[in-house]
Amino acid sequence: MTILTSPSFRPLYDQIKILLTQSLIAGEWRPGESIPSEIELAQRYKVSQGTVRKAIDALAADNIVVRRQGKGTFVASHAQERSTTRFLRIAPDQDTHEYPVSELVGFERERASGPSQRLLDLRGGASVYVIHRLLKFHHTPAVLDEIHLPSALFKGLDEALLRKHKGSMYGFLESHFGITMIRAEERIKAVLADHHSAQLLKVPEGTPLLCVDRIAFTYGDRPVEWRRGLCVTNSYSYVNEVS
Amino acid sequence: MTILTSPSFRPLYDQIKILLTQSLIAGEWRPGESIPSEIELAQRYKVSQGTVRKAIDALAADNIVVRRQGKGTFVASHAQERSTTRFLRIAPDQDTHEYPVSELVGFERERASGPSQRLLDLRGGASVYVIHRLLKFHHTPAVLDEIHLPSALFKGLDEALLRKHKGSMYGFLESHFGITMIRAEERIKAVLADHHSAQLLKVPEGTPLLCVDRIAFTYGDRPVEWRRGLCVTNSYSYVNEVS
DNA sequence: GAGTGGTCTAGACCACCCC
DNA sequence: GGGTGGTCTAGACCACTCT
Repeated sequence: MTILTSPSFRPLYDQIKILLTQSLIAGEWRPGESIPSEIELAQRYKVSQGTVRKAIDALAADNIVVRRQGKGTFVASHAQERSTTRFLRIAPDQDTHEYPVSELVGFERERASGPSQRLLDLRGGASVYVIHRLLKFHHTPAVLDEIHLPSALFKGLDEALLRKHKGSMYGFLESHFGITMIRAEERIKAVLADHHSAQLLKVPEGTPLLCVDRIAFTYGDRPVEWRRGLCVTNSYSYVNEVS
Repeated sequence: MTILTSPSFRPLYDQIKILLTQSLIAGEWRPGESIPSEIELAQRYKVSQGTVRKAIDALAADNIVVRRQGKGTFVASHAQERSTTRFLRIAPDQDTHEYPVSELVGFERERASGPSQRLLDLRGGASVYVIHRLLKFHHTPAVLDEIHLPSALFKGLDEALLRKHKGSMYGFLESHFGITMIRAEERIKAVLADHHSAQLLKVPEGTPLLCVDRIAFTYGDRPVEWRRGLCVTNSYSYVNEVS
C-alpha cells in the first residue's frame, strides 16, 4: 500500500477507512458481527496495526462500528443495541425510566410527492411507503410520526410485517431489509396541532407542537428515510447537546 | 510520570488532559493564545510526544483547543473565531448568507429565582443579571433571548457596556470577564407567543414558537449561563445533526 | 493461555507555515 | 531552514474476555 503524493494528499488511514466502509456497504460484515482483528486487517492492507487502528477509531467516532476491549470490533447494530434512544431526542422531563412504545396508525403506498422526492433523491414517479405511527410514554401519546421510505429499497414491506414487529423501527429495517441508519439531519419548527393530529395526540386543537423533520442516511451518506414527527411538549422535551 | 495501576486504571494521556485543563482554568494560556508545542509539553510531563498528542486530540475533539498544522495549538476563542454560529442552531431556511444581528431590549439585576438558582447552581439570595435581547436576520426578528448570568462571575456588567459591544455575546463575555463557554445543554419545547413576546417578535399573539432552554458550561463543567430563547420558525429552523 | 483491543514509546519522515 | 502539527512504523507491554 503506497500513499498518494501531494497535491490532494490523503492519509493512509483515511483510504483504509474508505475501504472498510466499502466492505460494509458490500455486506462483507453484517450489523452485529465482528470485523477482522486489527492485526488481520493490517496484513490484508499491508500497513501497520497503528494505521488500521486509526481508521477504525474514525469509524467508531462515527458510530459505524463499536469497539469492545478483549472481544473485538463489531458493526454497529440497531437490532441488538438496547439504545432504542440513539436517534430519539425526545425525552420525558421527569425521568420516569419509562420505555417508549409505538403503535401503528396507518400505512400506505403512494407516489413520491414534492418533499419526499426531493429529500430522498428519487426520480419522478418513484413510489414510497408512508407509515403513520404514534409513540407513547406510559400510555400517553407523545409523538405522531409520518415515515417515508422509498419502496425500491424496502420491497415487501407491508402492514402485517410492521404490526408483527416489536422494538425500534430502525432495528426492524436493518434486520428485514439490510439497511442501517448511520446518521440523520433534523430541522425543527413550532406548529399548531390541526384537527387530525390533535385527536390522535389527545390534545386540544391549536396546541403548540414541535415539528421535527428528519432525513436519515445509510453508509455512503445515502438518504433513505424522510420522517416528520409532531411532538407534544408539555411533559417532554427535545434534548440536545451543543459544543 | 508513572501510570496508576489497576484497579481504577487511568491512562496517562487522560491524566495529562486533566493537567492541561487545570492550566486552562488557571489561565496559564488565554483564549486565542497558543499552548506550548507537543515536544515542550512532552518534556514538561516526562512522557512521549505521542501521549501528549493523544491528550491534545481529546481536547480538540471537545472544541476546547484548536490545532493548526505548521502553526501550533491554540486555546479556542469566541472572540476571534468568526464562527458566531457555533452555539446558534437557528438558521434561515433559504440560505441567505445573512449574519444575525442582535439588539438589546432590556437589562436588569435581580435575585436568582427558582429555575435560574437551580440551573446555575447558586445559593439562595445570589443575584443574577438578566439580559433581554432580540436577534434579527436581515432586520426581521427571529429570536427573543432572556439571558441569566450570575452577577458574582460578571462583576461590572452593565447596560452601557453591553450596548457598546458589537459581535457575539460569548465573545464579549470571554474578553471582558475571562469566562469561555465550552459546551451547552438545550431542551426545546413548543409554546405560544404571549402578548409581550409577540409584539417584540412582530408576530400575532398565539403564534407557535420554539422555546429553547440552554445551560452553558465553562471549563470543568461549571454552569455559568442560563438562557431561554423564543424563536419564530416560519422562515427559520433549529437544525441539528444526530448520530 | 491465547486472542483481542488499549496504552506508551522512540524514531523517521511529511505537510504546512513563517521567516 | 527551522518549527509546528500530522502520518506511519515497529515493538513492548497492559487490560479485558473467553476457554
